[in-house]
Amino acid sequence: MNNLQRSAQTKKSIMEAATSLFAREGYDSTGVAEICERAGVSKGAFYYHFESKEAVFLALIDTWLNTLETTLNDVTYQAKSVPDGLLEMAGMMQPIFENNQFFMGLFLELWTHANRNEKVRQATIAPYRRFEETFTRLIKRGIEEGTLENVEPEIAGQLLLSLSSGFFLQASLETEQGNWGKKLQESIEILLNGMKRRN
Amino acid sequence: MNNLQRSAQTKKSIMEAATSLFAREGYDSTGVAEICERAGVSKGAFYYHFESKEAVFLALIDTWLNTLETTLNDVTYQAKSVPDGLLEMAGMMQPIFENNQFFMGLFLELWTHANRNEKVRQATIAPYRRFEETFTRLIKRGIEEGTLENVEPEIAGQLLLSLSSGFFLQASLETEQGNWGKKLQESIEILLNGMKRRN
DNA sequence: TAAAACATAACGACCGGTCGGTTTTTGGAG
DNA sequence: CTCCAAAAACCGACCGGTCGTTATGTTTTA
Repeated sequence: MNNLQRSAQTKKSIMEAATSLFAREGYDSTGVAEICERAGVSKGAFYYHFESKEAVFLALIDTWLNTLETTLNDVTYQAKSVPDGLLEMAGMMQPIFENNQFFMGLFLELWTHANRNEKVRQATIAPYRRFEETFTRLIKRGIEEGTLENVEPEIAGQLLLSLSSGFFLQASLETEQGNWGKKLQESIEILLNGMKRRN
Repeated sequence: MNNLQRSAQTKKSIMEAATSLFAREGYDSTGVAEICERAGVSKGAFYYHFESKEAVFLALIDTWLNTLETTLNDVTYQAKSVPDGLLEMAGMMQPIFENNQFFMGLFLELWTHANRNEKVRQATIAPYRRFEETFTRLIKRGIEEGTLENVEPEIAGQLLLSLSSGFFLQASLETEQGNWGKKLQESIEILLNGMKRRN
């Protein structure tokens, strides 16, 4: 292995180890030594590749949110109609809900530290705003194509984002594997049709 | 001051100090010494009243969730119609959203540790389920009184709970004071009316 | 041979919890 | 009301251990 491959491999090992440990134990409760042990590298290697423990966390946030964003964009762009797209999106979330031990824990860790650490907050807010914009754009598209009522796009976008986030939270608390993708789908169906009785 | 008052006062001081510190710095980053300093008591007093740092956290969870539950129940029982009740509830959340530096931080801390610590999980899940039931009952009532469509109460209840939780999350990230109570109201209006265009 | 990549041991700060001692309150006895 | 001993409440120095980071040395690649 040449230096480039070796470096990349080590870095990858560290990030993978950190991902699962942060997700399971939390950022504060996970020690650098623990990460190193699981990654099969030494502390020297760790601090050769990362400036600090925090730097690893920030790197993880970056890759994770980018993955999520790409997935989201793919789904919304490919959908024929907007209501269909929303329902598909809910289905797409299923795999994420399923590895909850992995992602849910990281998701929570992310939110918590975004509230205290300025760097984490910055790394979180930006993609989060883009999520919101994606939803808002989707709503606008739906109104234009005539499949959605004339709701306020900003409010509806925020509604969708909150609903998704709330489902993440709920799913993280449950121990048994509920079918969260389907539950989210059914919720979105209700949202599309409305709850209030018409006369 | 007699012993009863003295005890109560000290305990109160400790819990208040812990509340604001946990909310701002997080559970792990807040030291017992720090809590004691802010509360104006010594470590001896702290460990006289609480078995451990965790015990304080559990006590806080208990009082906080009870407050929230009482508020929620009051609103839903007093409402004339269910759609009105839902909108009022959203308005009632406004004061909670406003002291976000206090409550939002604690909310996040609660969720994070519920995911790792079994005791915290137990203390969280029970009231959380009751929230869900309250929402579900509300939906059933709405269907019975004829103000709501014939949606599945369990799904709709979960939807409302997720939406509320998601709003808490969002509000905790924002630095500027958005009017989250009103935003939640508008979201619920959309939810009541539905988003899909009828033909 | 130089530079990159990694290993190991040790440091220093911190933190939850303990423990022996001190102050304050209590509830009678005189 | 006064005194006093016991219990309750509180104090604060200290311990054992952990953890992030660093300094120094070693191996691997260029």
